[in-house]
Amino acid sequence: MTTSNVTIVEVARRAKVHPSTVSRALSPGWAVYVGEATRRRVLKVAEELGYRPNALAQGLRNGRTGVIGVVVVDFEHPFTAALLRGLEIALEAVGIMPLVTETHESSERLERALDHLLARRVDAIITTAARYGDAAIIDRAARQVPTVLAVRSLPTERFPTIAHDDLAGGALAGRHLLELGHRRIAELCGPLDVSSFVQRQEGFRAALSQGGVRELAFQMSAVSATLEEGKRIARALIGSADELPTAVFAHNDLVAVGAIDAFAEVGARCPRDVSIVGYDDLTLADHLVPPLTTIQLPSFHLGRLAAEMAYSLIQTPDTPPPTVSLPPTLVVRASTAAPPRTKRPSARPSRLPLPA
Amino acid sequence: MTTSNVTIVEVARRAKVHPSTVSRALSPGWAVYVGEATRRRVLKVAEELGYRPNALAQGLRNGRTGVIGVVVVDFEHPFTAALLRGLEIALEAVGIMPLVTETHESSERLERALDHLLARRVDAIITTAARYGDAAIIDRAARQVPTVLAVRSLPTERFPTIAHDDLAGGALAGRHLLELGHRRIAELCGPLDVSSFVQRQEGFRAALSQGGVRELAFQMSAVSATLEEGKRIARALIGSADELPTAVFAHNDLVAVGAIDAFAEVGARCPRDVSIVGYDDLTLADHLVPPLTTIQLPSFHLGRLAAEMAYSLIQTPDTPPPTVSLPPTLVVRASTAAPPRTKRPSARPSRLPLPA
DNA sequence: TTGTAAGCGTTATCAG
DNA sequence: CTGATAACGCTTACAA
Repeated sequence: MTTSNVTIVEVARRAKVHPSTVSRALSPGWAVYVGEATRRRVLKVAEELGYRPNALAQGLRNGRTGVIGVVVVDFEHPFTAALLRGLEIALEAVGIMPLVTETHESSERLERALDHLLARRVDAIITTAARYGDAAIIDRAARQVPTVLAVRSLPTERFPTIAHDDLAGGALAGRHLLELGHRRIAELCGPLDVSSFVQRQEGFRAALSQGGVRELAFQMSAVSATLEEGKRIARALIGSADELPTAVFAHNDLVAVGAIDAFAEVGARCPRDVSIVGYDDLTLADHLVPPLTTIQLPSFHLGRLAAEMAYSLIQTPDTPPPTVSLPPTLVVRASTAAPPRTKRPSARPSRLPLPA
Repeated sequence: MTTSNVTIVEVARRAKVHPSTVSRALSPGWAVYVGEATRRRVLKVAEELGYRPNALAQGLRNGRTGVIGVVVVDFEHPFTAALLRGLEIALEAVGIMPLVTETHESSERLERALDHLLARRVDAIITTAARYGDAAIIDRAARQVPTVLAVRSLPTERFPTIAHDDLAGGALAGRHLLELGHRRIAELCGPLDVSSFVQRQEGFRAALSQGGVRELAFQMSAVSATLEEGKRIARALIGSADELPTAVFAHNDLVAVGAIDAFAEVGARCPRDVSIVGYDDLTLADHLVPPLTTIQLPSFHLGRLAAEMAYSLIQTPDTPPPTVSLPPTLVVRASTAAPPRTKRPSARPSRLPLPA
């Protein structure tokens, strides 16, 4: 039960050598300086005793822990799992372990998370949780260890950054809707103190105005990426418009699904009356009613690259901060279609009999 | 950039006291033994210098790291996120940080994960990744630190365990199908070297036989919880049966959805021709076509309890291993219905015109 | 090729 | 109330 800690001293005693010899015998780089016979003896004893080096002591002594701190918003976020898998695979290859924490979008938690990671002397930090207000907090961490911004960037270029190209993603959504013939278009944004959403909006608007269209004025943005929140703000949109939009770009899939529900409540069916584009390409997005048109992100790849970036910064700390941006893909499914030919439904359309 | 590590010695120098005094001043329990004036001075200097205790050194010295190792199968698993959230909340309350790793169902990875965690001298381990073949590996860890089995148990009662009551879950599924009137019933199992699936099967079969029904013989089980795998084994089931079942219990939601697809391929629609029960109650399970009848699990709660169990084992290591089991809930939606009244469809039904 | 010794940053114990 | 000391487990100049 309670730790029966075999230390290097114990191994040394049993192998009748000095602890430093054990250390050398066990350390790949130095093993060559140890006599063949003693090395084998040490290895055997270590094996028998089930010796495992104490990573705390090693870290303390070496100034390197072999751990990279990773801060994510939420394990449930659509791309978190893929991103972490990419990270893991890349880090495992170089013998580094990720230490992952969540912020749930709270800056206070972010601060605590960074404190914890720094206290544990991680060799680098990768954060996907940056909001604009967090620059100072993150800067404090970056002063201590190499810190990579993944997924969410900050206005400054001080930090090494690797993100999805959300400008391009927003543009894909915008052009798709224009090409289908939509002109009354609205947007359901995520929090606008997060780079991802700012850029989705910017890219989307740019695409629309290239087509000579300006999106419906609507200020509210979704505070969380949930179905309920999507319903809530979509209802607000519906209530605020004189005339319903024929197309909506939602900044993530769950909000998109919530919006589909909200429109259904007032008798506007997707895609017949309203087209909806999501973002993230959730698992099963193709099995929803209707199958969701959405933007797919290379999150696994992003995770790998973020890990590689962090690792190379550990090796070479004083490098100008690189900025990488990964292109998304439009996945067209059945939640988007041409706008209704007939007179568009008014804000309060005649009550249609809806299926339960 | 590179760490400007302020140590306790530096703080001591600036506050003109001995390091041990700084240590006392900063440690809640011992601060009372420090003069009011010096204590304030130390705190001020520490604050100014941005001193953060080195958790490695503390861990080395104290023999406690304030870290609990958590091993999960996959961040993408339906209940992993909820479970981790529960864990986090409970651990945060007692100042402990979870260190989470994935196994992806590989025993080799499990072994490596446990090695890593032990090397980092975690105060306890919680694993949700146990397969029957892993007993020895896990036992090795349990010899070093308190180790809790969560979600997946092992045949032995040596380990403290907290799991969903999958026996009950399987029974809920079975009774539901019987009550709808089904008699030709099949099961799509998960890997049968995992307690969860063994128990789902056992509970399900027990319920059926109480109703005088024996499930269709079918050996194959899904190696992973994915839609593709669900399709694959459902196709095998369909191909192997003389007559199609009117109801299927899938051991998880993704396999259930895959099965729905596979049945659709041969013209058997869900729930008209075949009823399907899933397991896990995925996010958006209610928005699929058709909305999925499934078993819901209290994973958040399980996470909390697992954390509490681990914590109490840290405090009181030599306690008889407790076993806790949490009841699931049946969520009835539209993927289950009464069996078709008319002649059941044969293995190769007349080709129905399917919608694209 | 192996041993010696110092130190990474903390804190428990013992003196004063 | 505060200071000195030793030790947690490991690595690495340096010496032999």
